[in-house]
Amino acid sequence: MDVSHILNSLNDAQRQAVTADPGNLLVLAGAGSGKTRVLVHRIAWLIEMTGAAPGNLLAVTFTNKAANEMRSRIEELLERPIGGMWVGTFHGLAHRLLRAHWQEAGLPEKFQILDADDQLRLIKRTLQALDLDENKWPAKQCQWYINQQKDEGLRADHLEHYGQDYQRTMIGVYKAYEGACERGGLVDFGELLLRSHELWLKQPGLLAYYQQRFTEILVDEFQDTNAIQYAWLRVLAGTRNHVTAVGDDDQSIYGWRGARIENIQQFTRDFHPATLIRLEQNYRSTSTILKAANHLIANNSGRLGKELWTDGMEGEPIAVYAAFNEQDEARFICDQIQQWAKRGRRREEIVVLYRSNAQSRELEEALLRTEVPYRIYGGFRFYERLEIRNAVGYLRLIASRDDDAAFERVINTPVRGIGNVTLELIRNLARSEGCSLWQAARQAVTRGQLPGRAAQNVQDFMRLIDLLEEYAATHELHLSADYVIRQSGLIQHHEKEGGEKARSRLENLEELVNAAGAFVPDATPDGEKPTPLETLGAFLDRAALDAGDTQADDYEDAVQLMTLHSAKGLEYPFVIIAGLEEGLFPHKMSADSLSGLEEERRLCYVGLTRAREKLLLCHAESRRLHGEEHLTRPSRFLKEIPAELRQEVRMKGQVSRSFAVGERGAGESWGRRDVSTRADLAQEPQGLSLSLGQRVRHPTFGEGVVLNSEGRGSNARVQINFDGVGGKWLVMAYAKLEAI
DNA sequence: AGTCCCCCCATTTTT
DNA sequence: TGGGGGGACT
Repeated sequence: MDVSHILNSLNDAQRQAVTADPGNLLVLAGAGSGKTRVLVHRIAWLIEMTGAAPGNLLAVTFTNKAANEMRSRIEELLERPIGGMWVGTFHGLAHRLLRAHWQEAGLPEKFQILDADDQLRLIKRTLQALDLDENKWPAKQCQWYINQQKDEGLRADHLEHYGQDYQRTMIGVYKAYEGACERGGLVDFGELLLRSHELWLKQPGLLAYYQQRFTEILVDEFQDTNAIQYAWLRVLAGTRNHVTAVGDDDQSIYGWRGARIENIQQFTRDFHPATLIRLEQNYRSTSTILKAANHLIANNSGRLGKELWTDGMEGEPIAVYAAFNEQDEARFICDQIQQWAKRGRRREEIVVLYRSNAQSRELEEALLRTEVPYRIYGGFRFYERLEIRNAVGYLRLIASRDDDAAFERVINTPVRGIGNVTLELIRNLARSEGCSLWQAARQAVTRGQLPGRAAQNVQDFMRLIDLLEEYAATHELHLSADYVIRQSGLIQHHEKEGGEKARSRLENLEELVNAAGAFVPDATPDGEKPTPLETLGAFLDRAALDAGDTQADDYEDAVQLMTLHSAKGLEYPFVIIAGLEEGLFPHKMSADSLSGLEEERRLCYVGLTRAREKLLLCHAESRRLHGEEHLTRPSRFLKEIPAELRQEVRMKGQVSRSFAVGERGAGESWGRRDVSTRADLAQEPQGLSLSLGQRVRHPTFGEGVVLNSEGRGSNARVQINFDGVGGKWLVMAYAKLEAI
């Protein structure tokens, strides 16, 4: 067979990895070395050359995005669909198993997935039921504890408290929470993995079936696997199946959420015998950037070892800017962005990375002031938004009346006169009867345990849900979604709220209808077309397992802002890293352990290796944190980059009328930033005084009316509702406003 | 039921 | 410094 299309375009190391004989294989893939490509081509090779059927292959990733991308790239390469192959996230695959074998797994047929928010609410209720003081035992902490145990594969029964109060309580909460999940048929994220692992251990026949089926298992981002995922893989692989693990120990940045770097470090021992192949040729960055990254990461211990190289260009030195404070840093970054754009490059090519989300505000304000378009990644994802969660709550209640989390969420949203007193009565009834809130509510109504008014309201609510279900059972999903957001009153609720926020909420609700319209459920095993209610169930599962990428819209050429963590896997021509200071990056919370520090260093390595052409590293000499000024020292990571690769920079066009200040060595050629430039920032705005309701003109946004204002002096901001553009907050000092 | 105020907290995030 | 949550008040 002609496989040149699979092998052409690969370098030697990549080809070796792709064509390695079936067996355990560890591909240590450096940043920008063509990792996904190797994985995709390896799969194509296995199918075309070793006689493996797509159905014998299982590919696992961590995010839905990666899974989708992998599937489509394989199909593109093979030029045919690979329906029989399982490609998905750990959680997605585990979920698939549990849906298929719910009985063997000891679950109700219609078990529901509990997302993080639902989980927290359930834990809160559990704490109340146990009569524990939430101040002493914060729900968040309990959630953290429970998830951590599940990630380690441990159930409450496996845990010992050794007489320790903390342990004893946590185990108690864990146990009670397990009970609540059991009663409600609820499965949280950790439970998906844990239970499907247990399923295999308890059902040897089932395990044998899957072991026979999946002879080739491929895992992406192996350095991110946690204990239960690793155990799951080992059980499935057994002694005969082959595991191809792709990853990079130097990019392991999720230790804090249970990922075990040891898993990749010990792969060749645990999956013995195994071949190890390193991909070290980098196709992304300049050699200067790679040298810097190599030097930095060399400070870590216990690495599998790897050195990136390129036959590309040397590129520019790495720019380092010592800012006066965080405002100066932000301003300098804006300036650099504008200069990049002035040279005819796109702002989209730039990313600004920071260690913690809080840093984004200062940057945002500066970008707003200088009118540089930007987009912030992270923050709320689609299915986490309040209005979406409410709408989904109705859908969930339609699908399953016993879904208490959904019941609690929507019974009085929008308000329908069912207050806390009524709800508490229903909760108590549910607790004492051991039934769901829905059932308790029905009982309360029929037995007349509620005052007339409340009884009527509850009854109306229940009738509404029944009505919605009737509709949903006979209509396509997107029609039902539309029906639900209208009949439930959610649309009206936000409409009368008014304002910019409400408008975006309404848009999101419309977007949910679109998402429902675009949703295509997996084919049922028997190949029949799913009923509308089955489709709804599948849609809800996806809503829980997939955050839903909200990106997409907004085509403006904008700079990207995100944390270093969320930058993993991405690349940009120009990367700016802000806040390289001791205590911030490396973060002080990670500074007291070697493993923590090394993970911070890997995070920095990830940041550096995102850059293709140009890298700018910033630190401020003083930074305001929690309202207090702190003098800071440059991050050790800066010093770990060889001096000959770095170049200190300052504001363009600025004469170095430097004033000498301690610390800085006299031999250094760059001067301190000019005082007068700094003073410019504080300049008072020109005296345009606006009154509320006044009409104004803006060079970009056109005409609008002043709605609101806040602050004074150089900080004064006004909110203006621009005709056709909508509400915007502008800084008076910078927005070139004109009264009409 | 909604609003206000005070207190507490403050890394990183996917499923 | 600022945001969120909880409690108290209207």
